Amino acid sequence: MFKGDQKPKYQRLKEYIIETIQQKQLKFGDRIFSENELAERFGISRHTVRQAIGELVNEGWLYRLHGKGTFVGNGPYGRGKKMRTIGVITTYLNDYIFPAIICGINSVLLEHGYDMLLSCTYNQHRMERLCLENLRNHSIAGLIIEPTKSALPNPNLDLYQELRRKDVPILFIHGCYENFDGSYVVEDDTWAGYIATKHLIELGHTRIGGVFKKDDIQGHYRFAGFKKAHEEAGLEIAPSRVLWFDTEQALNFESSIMGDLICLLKGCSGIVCYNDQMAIKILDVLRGMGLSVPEDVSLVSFDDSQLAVASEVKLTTVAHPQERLGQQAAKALIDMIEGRQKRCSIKMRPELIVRGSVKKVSEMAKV
Amino acid sequence: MFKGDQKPKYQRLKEYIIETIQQKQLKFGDRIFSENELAERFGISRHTVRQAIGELVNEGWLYRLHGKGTFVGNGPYGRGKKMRTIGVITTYLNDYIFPAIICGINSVLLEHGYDMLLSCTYNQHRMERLCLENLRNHSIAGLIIEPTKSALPNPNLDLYQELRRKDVPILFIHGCYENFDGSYVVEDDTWAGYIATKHLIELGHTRIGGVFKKDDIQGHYRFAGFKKAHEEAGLEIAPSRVLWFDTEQALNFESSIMGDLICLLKGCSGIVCYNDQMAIKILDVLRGMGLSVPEDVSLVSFDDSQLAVASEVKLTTVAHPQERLGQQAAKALIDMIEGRQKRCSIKMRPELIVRGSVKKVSEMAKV
DNA sequence: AATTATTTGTGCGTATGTATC
DNA sequence: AGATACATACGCACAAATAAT
Repeated sequence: MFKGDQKPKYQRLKEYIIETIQQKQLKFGDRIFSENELAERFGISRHTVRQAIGELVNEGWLYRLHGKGTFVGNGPYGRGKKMRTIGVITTYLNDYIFPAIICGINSVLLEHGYDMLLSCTYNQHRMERLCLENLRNHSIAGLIIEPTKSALPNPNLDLYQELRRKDVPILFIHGCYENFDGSYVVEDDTWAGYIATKHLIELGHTRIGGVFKKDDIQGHYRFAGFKKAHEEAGLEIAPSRVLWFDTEQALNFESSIMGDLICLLKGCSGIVCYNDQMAIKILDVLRGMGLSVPEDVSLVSFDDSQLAVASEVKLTTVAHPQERLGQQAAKALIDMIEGRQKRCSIKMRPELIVRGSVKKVSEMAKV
Repeated sequence: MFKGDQKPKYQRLKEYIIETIQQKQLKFGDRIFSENELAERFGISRHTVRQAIGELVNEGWLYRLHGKGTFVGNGPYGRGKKMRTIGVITTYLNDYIFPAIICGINSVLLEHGYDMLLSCTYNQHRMERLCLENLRNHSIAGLIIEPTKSALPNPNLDLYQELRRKDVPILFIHGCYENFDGSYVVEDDTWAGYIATKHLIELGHTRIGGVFKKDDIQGHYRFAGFKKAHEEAGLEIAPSRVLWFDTEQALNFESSIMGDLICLLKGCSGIVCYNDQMAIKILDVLRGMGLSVPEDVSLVSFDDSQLAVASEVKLTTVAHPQERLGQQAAKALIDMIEGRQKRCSIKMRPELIVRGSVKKVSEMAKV
């Protein structure tokens, strides 16, 4: 006898069954031993076996069929009674392209009988931790997550590891962590930066400024494309023509970067701007300086959000896949959950939407 | 003996306990009878009592404290193990003010240890039904819902009734159904329409046009305010100066209402426009007609969304509480769930944000 | 078509352990 | 220390559903 055991017998049995499932000795839909068999095999009473199995059923590991047996999984087949739930975590909910992404995710999930448990991190690691901890209590079937401060090292990797141990598929969107090898669906931001910059170069611009966000990985990728386009064209990037800002500075815009920005705008004939939101603000600054777009300065931005067509000057912008990205992600995750796919690495190539904020450089200005 | 009983004894006991709780004979935190007492009282074995109580604990009705007793609620206090879930249903996810509302809801829920199960109806009754049916599988603690096509009769009232029978608090936001008496947190849209119109009247406008949405109740309320302001000032509303549009027409804008709109704009010195989104489109139309805002036409809109400051002309608009509305709703719902409040009827008064799209009528034009 | 074996579902009685007051 | 409460555990019996004989 094991009297030294602290754990109750039904607990030990539960753990044994879970291990067996995790080690794939028992797969989705397999029948496990009958209650009597387990009782005999482990030398415990049937009642005790029932307690263990009862809790596992409650936790979603097993399901019982009267007269037939006990099986691994959540229901007689897949979409049984229990609607399964997907966790979705983004940095923001109301920032301009996230609603579209979330909407894309939701539409696909609904169609396939999944529900969406949504939370957001406000781009803070502390909040990301809170969100992930909350999800522990929900037995989710999968997780779609947009990384928080993706350019920085992440302190919550332990929780990601825990989910992975539990065999919950994780899918990153709109960026991924460098030190966590996972599935992802992202925009090809380097390409986006490249075609935006190339567009300006092809129209004769040589003095091109760049405004990028430094604490999100997209900013760095878009800058990489910006750089690549310059190199291909044999152009130098003057350091004074590149401005980096972060989340906080984007909010209280005026004070902190206004000086640098005005300085930058004066020396350029074209600007590549991190996103539409920032571009709209730059439009106002230019207007204040008495410069007009695109006559005096050309402006290319990213994302093709609602804002891009809200101003008088319709912005030329690189279209973020937005809703399509959300849809792709949801489809891929469902494939992973239902075992049709093991990994997923999708880079979506964005396209340039030409509107009215860019103009060919006139011969005069060129000289 | 009740041999005719089809239901098992533990089921009957469960139902009895739930009823007792629902009838408030047992309140949050109260101790229920001990297992032995219940066994004796109902003439069943203690084991059977344990089965009933065990399931109720699992479903979140009760919690047990070793050596002390079994209590009503779902944890020693509040944030026990099981995080509770709130259902949130809106018409759209990416339309411009909903993200802010959802964000407000989310922030308060997170703070109080609730999670958010989100879905949207795309303003279709059929989808609303699907969403409500899905929620049945999730044992939600409460529901925040924005009515779908709130000006029309609703075919899904049976599902609302079902939730009410289950004692799940329901809170309507951003509108409510006329034939379902429930709690709500809404904007005072009549007031909003009133102050927007009054603003124009006070600046000397007499020929004021109105553009309203007909299939959402807000459109009708805002029109009511529009009318009230006219009546107070002793002005007539010319029928030719009021244009009604619906969801579909807002999407494929050009074809269907363009003619009427241009006609309307020609005859007015000021326009009251259903929301910022439509106002931005009207700005473009006016620009196409060679008219400028506010020099030729003044424009007041509603909601104070991101779009209101995205255009060159910053819109004078009635500020929708947006995020605050979401926060209020979440707070009220939590109060209802935790028994601190029974009903909730909040009308939030919006305020006029004066920007640059409105101008005083010049004496010349007046005459 | 009826029987039988197997498996889960419901229910009772009992015993011992352990936490709380 | 004792009373009371929940926690774990064993054994038994019968009902109901299922599948194979």
